[in-house]
Amino acid sequence: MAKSPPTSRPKPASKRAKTASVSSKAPKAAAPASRKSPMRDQVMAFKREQILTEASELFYEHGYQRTTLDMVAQRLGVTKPFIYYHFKDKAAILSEISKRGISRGNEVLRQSLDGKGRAADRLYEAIKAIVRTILNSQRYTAIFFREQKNFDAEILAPLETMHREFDALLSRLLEEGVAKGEFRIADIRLCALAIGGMVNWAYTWYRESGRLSADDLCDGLARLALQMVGAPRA
Amino acid sequence: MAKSPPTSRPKPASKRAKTASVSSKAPKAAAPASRKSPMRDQVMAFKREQILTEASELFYEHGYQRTTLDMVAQRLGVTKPFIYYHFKDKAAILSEISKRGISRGNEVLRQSLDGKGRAADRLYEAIKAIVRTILNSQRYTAIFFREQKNFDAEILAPLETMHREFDALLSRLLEEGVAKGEFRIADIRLCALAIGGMVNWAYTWYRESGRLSADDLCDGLARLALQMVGAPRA
DNA sequence: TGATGTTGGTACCCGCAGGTAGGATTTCCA
DNA sequence: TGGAAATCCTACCTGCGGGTACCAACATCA
Repeated sequence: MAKSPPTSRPKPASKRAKTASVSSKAPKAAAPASRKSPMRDQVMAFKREQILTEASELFYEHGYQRTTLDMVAQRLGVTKPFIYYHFKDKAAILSEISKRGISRGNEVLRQSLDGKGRAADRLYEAIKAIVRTILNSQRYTAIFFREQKNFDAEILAPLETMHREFDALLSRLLEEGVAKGEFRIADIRLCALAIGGMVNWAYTWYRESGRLSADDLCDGLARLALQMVGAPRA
Repeated sequence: MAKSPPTSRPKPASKRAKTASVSSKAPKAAAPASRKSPMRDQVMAFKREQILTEASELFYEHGYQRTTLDMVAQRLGVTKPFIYYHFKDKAAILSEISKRGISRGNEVLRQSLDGKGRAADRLYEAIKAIVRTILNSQRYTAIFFREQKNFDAEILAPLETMHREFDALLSRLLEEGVAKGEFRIADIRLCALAIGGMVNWAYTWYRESGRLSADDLCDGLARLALQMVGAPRA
């Protein structure tokens, strides 16, 4: 894998009889579940991971539609059927990538909800953590938001649910802060959207080589969020 | 135009001799400048406008790549060459649409900079106006941000410049407020990005039929911006 | 009342990228 | 150690959609 010298496979050089025939559906494509050695699975998983990594880089760089699977294959030093062996089709790759773009933030947020202590502190920590994951998985986040219109219905639905959940969770945390008298918010739902925007937007402008360190950004945005809810941090 | 009954054009039904030949470059495509009647120009402009409107609707709905020019043509009740008569190619349409998505906000912001009075008031008015334009031209805004990766270099550059300008202008206004002692901001550039995110993000969630009216949204977001800069509005 | 320029429809071309057939190797187990 | 199953490459196929050649109709002015 990956840039290995020309994998010495004796080329058949057959000229193909162009007859078509109904053939069995191969190894079901997309994770044959397997029952065999655990090693097998790990290798499989690893390869899938490699594909996703390269694909996300290319999708991020050139956009989904402009990225061809041949490009992905070339980066990996393999060919298209390799990819099709591991994924049903191009959309499945996009789906997988996008799922990662959104799911992590929710986890972080859920933990903050469960936590104890002042709502302000939890909000601060939550935002910091969320920004952190956005910066870390910037490519996945960007793809998730940019390529919305390239999802087909069945994969779009769950992703949208997760996204809505994010706003809902954030709203709940804000609500708690208001109830406890820590926050002063005119419209909670709107405030949640505003915070979400401020935070998510980072995927558009963050650069590793930027003026501020990731730590500073996390802290800075978290403080701004606190200002927005009327609970500025010392 | 537009859903007219089958435009009765006698069909030639010729079977075409498939010979190719070098022909002159037609009416230069994309606004033949014209010198004739002023009426002519207005009609031309109107048609271009119609194309842009339908295209933006479809781009917004299905994404740029998934929208075919045949779809646009069909919506207008015309055919593809009609479009190609008015635009050089598909990218030119996207370019035009995107330009509108970003340029208006800058104008508004520039006016606020020039204005007199407290920085806080001007920021409030500026944000309100910007949100207003974002809501009004939601489709254009969405396309501008989503389709970044579908611009080719020469059109991307000016658009990026305009976008950067937005942040710069906003920063300047914030800076002024800090200088006057009205705002308390830890990091001006970051704060500008945060406000920009909060505001621009509206293109992702705004719905005309939503809970809040456009007016309320403009006011609400503007107030949140003031909270962020430490100058809450009574 | 033609000649000349505009306008856009018909019918087509063609390249690219998603996807597949089928077989050549290798791997895994009995 | 033989044979089934897994893996992935070579060589295709195919359709869709951007773009074009050509011409019919209309407008305009002389």
